[in-house]
Amino acid sequence: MGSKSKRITSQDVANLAGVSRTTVSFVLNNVEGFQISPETRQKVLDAAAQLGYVPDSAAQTLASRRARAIGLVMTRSPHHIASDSFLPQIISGLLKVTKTQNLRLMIEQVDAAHQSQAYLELARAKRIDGMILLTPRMDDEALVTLETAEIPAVLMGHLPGSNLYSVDVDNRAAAEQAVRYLLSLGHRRIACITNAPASYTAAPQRVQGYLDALTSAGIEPNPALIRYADFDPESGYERMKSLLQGDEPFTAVFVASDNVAIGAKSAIREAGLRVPDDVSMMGFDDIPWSRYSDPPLSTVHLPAEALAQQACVMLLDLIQGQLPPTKHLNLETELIVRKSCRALA
Amino acid sequence: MGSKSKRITSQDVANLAGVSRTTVSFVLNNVEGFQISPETRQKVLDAAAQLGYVPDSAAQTLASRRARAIGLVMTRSPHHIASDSFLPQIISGLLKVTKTQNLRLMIEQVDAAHQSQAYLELARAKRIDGMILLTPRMDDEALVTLETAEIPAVLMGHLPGSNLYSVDVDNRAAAEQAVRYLLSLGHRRIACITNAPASYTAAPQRVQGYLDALTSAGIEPNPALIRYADFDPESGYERMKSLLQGDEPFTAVFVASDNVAIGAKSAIREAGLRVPDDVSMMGFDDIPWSRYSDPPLSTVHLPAEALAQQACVMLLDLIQGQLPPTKHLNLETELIVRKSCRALA
DNA sequence: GCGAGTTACTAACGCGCGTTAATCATACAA
DNA sequence: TTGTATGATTAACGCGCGTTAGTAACTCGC
Repeated sequence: MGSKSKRITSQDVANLAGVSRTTVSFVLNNVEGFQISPETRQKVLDAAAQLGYVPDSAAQTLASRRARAIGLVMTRSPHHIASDSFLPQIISGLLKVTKTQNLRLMIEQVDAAHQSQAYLELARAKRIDGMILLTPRMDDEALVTLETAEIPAVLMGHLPGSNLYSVDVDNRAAAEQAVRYLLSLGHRRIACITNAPASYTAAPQRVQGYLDALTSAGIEPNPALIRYADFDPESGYERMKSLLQGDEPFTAVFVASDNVAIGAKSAIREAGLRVPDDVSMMGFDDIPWSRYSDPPLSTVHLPAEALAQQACVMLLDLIQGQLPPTKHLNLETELIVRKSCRALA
Repeated sequence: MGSKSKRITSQDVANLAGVSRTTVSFVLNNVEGFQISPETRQKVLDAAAQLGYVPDSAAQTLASRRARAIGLVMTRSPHHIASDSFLPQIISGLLKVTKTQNLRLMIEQVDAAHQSQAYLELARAKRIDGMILLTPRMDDEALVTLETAEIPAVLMGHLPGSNLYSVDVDNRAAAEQAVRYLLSLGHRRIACITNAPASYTAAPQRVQGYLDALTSAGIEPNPALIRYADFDPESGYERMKSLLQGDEPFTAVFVASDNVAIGAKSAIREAGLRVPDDVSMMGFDDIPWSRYSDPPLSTVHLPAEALAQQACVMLLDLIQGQLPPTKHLNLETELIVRKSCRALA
């Protein structure tokens, strides 16, 4: 029984229903402005159901100039993607939105080296209608490419001087709030480990918040207490070891990424010290692990899933040719006090 | 200067190069069996580069019947996706392979309720050439649909009685090894918390390994010491509380998922007990967090990224019409001894 | 009985590309 | 010259669909 399994096209549906292909298209797409009698409509729907007709998306895209898909593009290396503790939340947020709009989600990883080229190809290949850029670190060329390429795009994160739509939190203010909390507990010598290298904009922003908090408390920031980590726990472990081996004493540390904090805490333990007894620790991000760590990590809640959803909503606006209400949307963060910081006597 | 920005088609390239569209196609696709003079070839390449030509993927797909994309389909709810600690590794693994093959990766989430329908639509819409199914829990109908739908598919995980290609680890043997390790330390009363509900095949398999280890050590398994968790730390926290409140004493626990173990450990701590002093804990999966937890968690290493890569390689074979060397590929696990288990006096 | 309007539908083109079958030019042997 | 092999290129069709411009039939007012 060599079922030849011919592809079922809208022509087949038309034949079975005894109408034209055009009518089938009108009915299945609910095209307004054309009158179809209820009986005809039903005949078409029945025929389509009976044949199990599913439109060919390539043909649809080609004819309509719409891919009905968006892309999540990441400039990070596969290694960093593997240890990105936010990715699941972001994907979950995007899926929630795309699902309701019957859109598809594509994941793209582009090498930082040829991102400019890559953005152009993504735009021109027309496989996606728009894209969401994750924690980008872009050179000027790539930025210009992206802005002139006529493809809707929304940034998750912020890029100074960029004209692109974006969704983010106020990293500086949130970091300042976190460090102020440490100050309020009486800490004066506060170290800082960033979430990422300085070229990723969120890192310097969070450092700025740290500096601002210190300065406005009348404390001279000490550069020897600052380290730049690289996303993963491993780097947190290294930077904390470096801090502990340094000459500058500190009673608290602000780690601008919970994921990095995981490693940092491990280094503290390894040095025979304890959190919060010997070192108070303040995180940032509030990844799912934080509330279950020992001790539960005080941190700043980053609404990752909501950010993704908002970015997606903005992108859909852009795709449909509407201007989103705001160009740079900032969501609220929240200080989460758990048990990793103690008050100084 | 209202740059109209007409789409650049292969016709434009042909015109500029002074050849036909066919020749352009032959050159750009490196079609063999047709002779193109080196000068013509160069002219075409130059013209394409000068215009910044990028083929329209929808048109390519329509004409060639190949989408040059694969799908990662997950049957889990968005909520579970958000807390899936493996997703980044899996995506990273898939991206590594798709990147080298110039394929795209789509993420699909299908509701368990209408998965059968969903698989069919994915297959028929032809937006992807094949799919990778993540930790599926399928009813028979969906399985049949999938096997008869003529779309290449590879399972990550195992489904008893399924004819689909799959990639997995030997969950039973790995769990048995983990529990044997606890037994070797002198533990006799060993509790078990699963990674997932029983309907996800890996869960009962790991429980079976746990039971086998006990039985072959001459210990009668105690059903009152077994709990079924639900992927996330929260569920681990609940199940451990339930165990601690039960009447059955235990000196060790085998938690068949590090992610669940995060929550379980938190419950132990909350009860005023300590790992490993009061309760030894053995995990499963070896997520990035495990080696940095306090104490570092002994566990079974699951090669998630390698699994994804292998699944992808098998899928590519299937798409190209070649039969992969084995139908059910099993990768090796490894017992990772850290510091969460202590020997009983 | 006749144009004007309305309702219900369809013919036919184009989206941009891959690919087959055919064409044209050239060379070379008989 | 004629025929044949072969090297280089192209005309033309089809993939499956969205969509515009158009047609046919059927009212309705006068």
